[in-house]
Amino acid sequence: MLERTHLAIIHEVHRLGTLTAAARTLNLSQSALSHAIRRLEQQAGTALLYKHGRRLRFTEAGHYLCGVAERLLAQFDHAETILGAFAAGRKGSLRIGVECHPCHRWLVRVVSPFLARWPEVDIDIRREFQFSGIAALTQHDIDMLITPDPLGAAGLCFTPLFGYEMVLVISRSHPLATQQVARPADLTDEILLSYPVKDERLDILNLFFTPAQCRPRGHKHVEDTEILLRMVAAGRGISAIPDWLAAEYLNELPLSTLRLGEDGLQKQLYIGRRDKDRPAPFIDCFLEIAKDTKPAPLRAQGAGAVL
Amino acid sequence: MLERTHLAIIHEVHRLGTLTAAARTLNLSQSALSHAIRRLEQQAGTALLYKHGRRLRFTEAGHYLCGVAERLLAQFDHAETILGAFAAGRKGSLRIGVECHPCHRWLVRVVSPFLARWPEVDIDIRREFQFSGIAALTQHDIDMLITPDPLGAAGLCFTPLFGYEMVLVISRSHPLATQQVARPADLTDEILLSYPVKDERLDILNLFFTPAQCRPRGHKHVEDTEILLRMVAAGRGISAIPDWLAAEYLNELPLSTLRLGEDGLQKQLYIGRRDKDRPAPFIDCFLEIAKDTKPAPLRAQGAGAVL
DNA sequence: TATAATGATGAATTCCTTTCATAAAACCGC
DNA sequence: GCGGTTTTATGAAAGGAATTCATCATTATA
Repeated sequence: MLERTHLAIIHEVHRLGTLTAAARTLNLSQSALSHAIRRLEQQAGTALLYKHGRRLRFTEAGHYLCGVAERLLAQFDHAETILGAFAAGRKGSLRIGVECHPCHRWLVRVVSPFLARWPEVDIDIRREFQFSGIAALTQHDIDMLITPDPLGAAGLCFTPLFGYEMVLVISRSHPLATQQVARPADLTDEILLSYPVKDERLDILNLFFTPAQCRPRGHKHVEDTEILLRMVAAGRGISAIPDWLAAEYLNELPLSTLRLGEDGLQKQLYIGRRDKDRPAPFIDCFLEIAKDTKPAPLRAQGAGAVL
Repeated sequence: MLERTHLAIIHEVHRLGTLTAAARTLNLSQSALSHAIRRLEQQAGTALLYKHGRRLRFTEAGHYLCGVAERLLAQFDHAETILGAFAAGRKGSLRIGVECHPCHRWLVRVVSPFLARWPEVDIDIRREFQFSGIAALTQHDIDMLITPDPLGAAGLCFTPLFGYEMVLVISRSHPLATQQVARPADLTDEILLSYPVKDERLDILNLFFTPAQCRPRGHKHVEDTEILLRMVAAGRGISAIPDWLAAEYLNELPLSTLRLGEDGLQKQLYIGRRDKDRPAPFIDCFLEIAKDTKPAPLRAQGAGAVL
C-alpha cells in the first residue's frame, strides 16, 4: 500500500538526485530507502527508478508518482498545520446558542472584538433548537449557550454574565404610563406581544401573570424587536423586555417602562458550556469578552425612567 | 506523523459510526483502531473523537481530518490505479527514434492504429540525436529506434521490418532517363541532393560512389522530401531514395528511377529496442503493427519503372 | 436488572522497518 | 588501466512500532 513515507522518499530522491543524500535529509540510512523503494516497486508491480551510471533515474511510473508525491505531501503538511492550530486552539468554530431573543444586539458587540482577536475562528449563532439549548449543548450541537435559565445538567457549567430587570413597556399614551409599577390585575385587558417562544419560557407569564392567576386578554408573537416596540408604541399591545433593551428605544419611540410587580422581575444572563471540554483558549476568550461587555449604553437606570 | 492508515481509520469510523465496524472492514481489531487513534491524538495534541453514549463522535479537529481523509484517500486510490495501469503496461509513453528520413510517411501509418489501440500511451517521435540513435536507445532517451543500420550494441536487439531498394531518381528529361541502371562514373557531373545527414550515413556515398572512387560534382542538403523531388524533377540535381518512396511520386512528378549499380542498392529497415526492458505490451504491439505495415501503396516494382 | 454492544487499556507478541556489513558497479584522477 | 571514491544493492540481524489478546468500564436494550 502506498504510504506517505514512500511519497516522501520518492520526493526527496527526486529533489536531491541520490539515495544517499535523500537518506540524510530523511534521517534514515541509504539502505532503508533502497529497501523501501524496492518493496514499493514490488507491490506496485512496476519499476520506479533505474540506475543510470551510479545515479538513479525515474521511470515513467516513477515520474508520475513524483508528481503525486508533490501534491499529496503538501496536503499532508497543510493538514498537520491546521491540526496544530486546532491543538493550539487557534482555529476552530464556536457555535453559540442563544436562548434570549433580545440578546442579539448585545451579542454582536461581543462577537465583533472576538472575531478580530481570533481570525481563524468561525462563529455560528443558533436560535432554534430541536429540544432545548441545554440539550443542544450537551449533545455538542453547540459549544456555548447564552441563556437566562441555567437549568442544571450534568457536565455543564454556567457563568453569570450580568443581571438585568425585565420591564413592562407600554405606549407613552397608555393610561398606566404615569405609574411606576404594574400589577398583573392591571393588565388583564391588554394584548401581550412577545418573541415567538413557547409560553413556558416567557418569564412574564411564568413569574408575573401565572402566580397572580390571571392572564392578558391576548397574546401575539412578533419576531423583530423594532417592530414589536413600534406596535407597543402604537398602543397595539404591551410587552416585557430587558431594561437595557428598553433603554435603547426610549429615545426613539414614545414608550414608557414600568416595573413588573413591587420587586421587579429580576433576571440574570448566564453563559453555559460543557464541563469536560478541554478548554479551547478561544472559548475562554469569548467568555472574557462577554463578561466585560455591558449589555448596552444604559442611559436609563431601572424601570420607570422615561428620558 | 499523519499517515494514510490514520486517514483510512478516521474515514471508516466516520462512515460506519463505530470502531468495531470500522475494524471489521479494515481487517484489524477494535483495539488496534483504538490505539491508533489514541496515538494520533497524542501526536496531534488534540482530541479527534469523544464518546457519546457508547458511540463515538467527532470533535471539530476530527471532522476536519475527516474531510482531509476523504480527499486524500481518493487521491491515493487514484494514484494506485494509475500505477496499476503502468504496471499492466496500459499506460506509458513510447519515444521512437527515426534514423531514416523518408520513413515519416510510413511511420504515420503505423502510429495511427497504435494510438487507437492504446489510448493511454503517448508517442513521441525524434529525429535528432545528440550522438547516434543507438546511443539514444542505450541511454533510455528513446525506447525504439527505426534504422537501416542495426549497429551491434550490447543490450539491444533489432527486428527486421522490410527490405527495399535505394534507387536513383532523376528528372524524366535527363539523358540517363532511358537507362535501367546507373553507374557511379555516369554521375560525376551531377549535383547530389540528400537529406541533411552526415556524409558517412549516406548509403549512396558509402556504397555507390566511394567504392568506385568517385564523387558527384556537388552535394546539397534538402530537408523536405517533396521539395527535394521537385528539385530533381526540375533537373537541379539527382537523389537516392527508397523505391517505395519514389513510387509514391512517380505519378505526380516527371521523374525516372534507375537502379544503383548492377545489383541495386539493397537495404533493410530494422526496428531496435533494448533487450533488458521488461517488455511493455504496447512495445510489442507497436512492433507487430510496424511489421504488418507495408512501406507504401507500392505501385511500381523495383527500379526502372516509370508508370 | 440482566444482557448485549461498544470503547478503553495494559501486556505480550508479531510483523515490518531499519541498520549493519558488505558487495557490486561506476566514475575520477593520475 | 588502476587504485580511490562514490553510489546503489542485498542479506541477515536488530529494533521498534503496530497489532492482538484478554479484560474492564460504560451504556443501551429487552
